[in-house]
Amino acid sequence: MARAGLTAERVTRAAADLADEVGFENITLTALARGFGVKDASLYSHVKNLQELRLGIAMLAAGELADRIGAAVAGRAGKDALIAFARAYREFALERPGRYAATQARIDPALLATSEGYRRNIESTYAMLRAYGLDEPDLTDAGRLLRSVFHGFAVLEGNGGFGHVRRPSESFDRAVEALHVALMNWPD
Amino acid sequence: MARAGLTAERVTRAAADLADEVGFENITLTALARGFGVKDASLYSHVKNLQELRLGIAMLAAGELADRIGAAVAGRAGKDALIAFARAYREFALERPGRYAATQARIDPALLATSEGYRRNIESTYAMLRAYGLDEPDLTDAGRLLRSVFHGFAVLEGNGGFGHVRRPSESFDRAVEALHVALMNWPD
DNA sequence: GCAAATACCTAGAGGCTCTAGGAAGCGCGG
DNA sequence: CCGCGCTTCCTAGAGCCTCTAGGTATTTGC
Repeated sequence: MARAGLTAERVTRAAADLADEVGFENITLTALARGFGVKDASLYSHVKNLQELRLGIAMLAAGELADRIGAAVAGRAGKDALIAFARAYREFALERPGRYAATQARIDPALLATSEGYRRNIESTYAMLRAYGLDEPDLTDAGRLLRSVFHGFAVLEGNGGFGHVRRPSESFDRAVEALHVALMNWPD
Repeated sequence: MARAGLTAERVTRAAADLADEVGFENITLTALARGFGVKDASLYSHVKNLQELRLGIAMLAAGELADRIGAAVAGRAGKDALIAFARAYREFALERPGRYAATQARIDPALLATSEGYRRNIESTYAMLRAYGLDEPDLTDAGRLLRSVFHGFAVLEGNGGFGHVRRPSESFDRAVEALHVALMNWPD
């Protein structure tokens, strides 16, 4: 019978698409196999287990997010860079919810350190913050604040947690403005 | 044979405890039943299904969180109130991770509006922000920012996302300081 | 064109949710 | 104090999931 032509990468990519459709924690090897017209057991030749598949999605997604942010920030500085960074981040989270959720999954720190995508994301944050004249430990503190705001907003918006009539995109832009103010007047 | 004496409330409370132990999305009716020395099918007399049980945990947890925040903020105003609010929030998320995760689960907005706990949490946020002299739509925007920061920080810290040596509690206090600055100089 | 590598299969164990229907403990009125 | 009915808890089982073991078929590389 004809083969589906599976590889670890094609499986991971399809899993990421599936995650965007049904949610990161709802992906299933059985459903994924169905999409390929294949039995679920067959996928275990390409992927160790569900846990590892999720890890693969996370790595893939982190790289894609880093690409987007990199492209958005390129050639910008200061407040412009902050706004571009923030919008690119939010857009990714909204457009690719499954992939985005994957990037936030709990991951073994040792593995995380070796990940290209994750490293690049941290790099670009720090580069942006240094432009505000911050040094350690303020750099770490401000970086954590930024990640908290962006991630928190993405989660709350994604969960439909903003019931109000006020458009989330407007609130988001204001939040970024407020962050800019906070970064310009970083407390000591 | 002796009965376990189950009620909807005891089941929900035990489920919340289980969630704090194993994680909100890892709770299982089978495991919960095991804890009571009972078969999983028996729980369906008290709880409609897993989804409803999760909802019950969320309602319970939202009330508990509101209690803590209410107690922490009582008698304080301005920056003091902000700090007390933030710390109470973070402590709850750290001490009761399963319950906290439950409060952030996607919930039917109609049901959410009827929930005592959720309503009280929103109330206390708005009360705090009005003390900064904010009005709509700034009130909504600032509220969303606060929730984003607190939730984002809780998630990232809970996931072990802060690999750095810098203590999260210090970063958190600085973040709250920065928020205070942003609220005092809210952009228009 | 043959051997090795690999893509895919069947079979099956074990865990989970949830339904249907039955039996055992409990409280109540007589 | 005794049976009646409600509630609690049970067994049985269907359906979906993960993952292992071992087999067959298709490609690829020499």
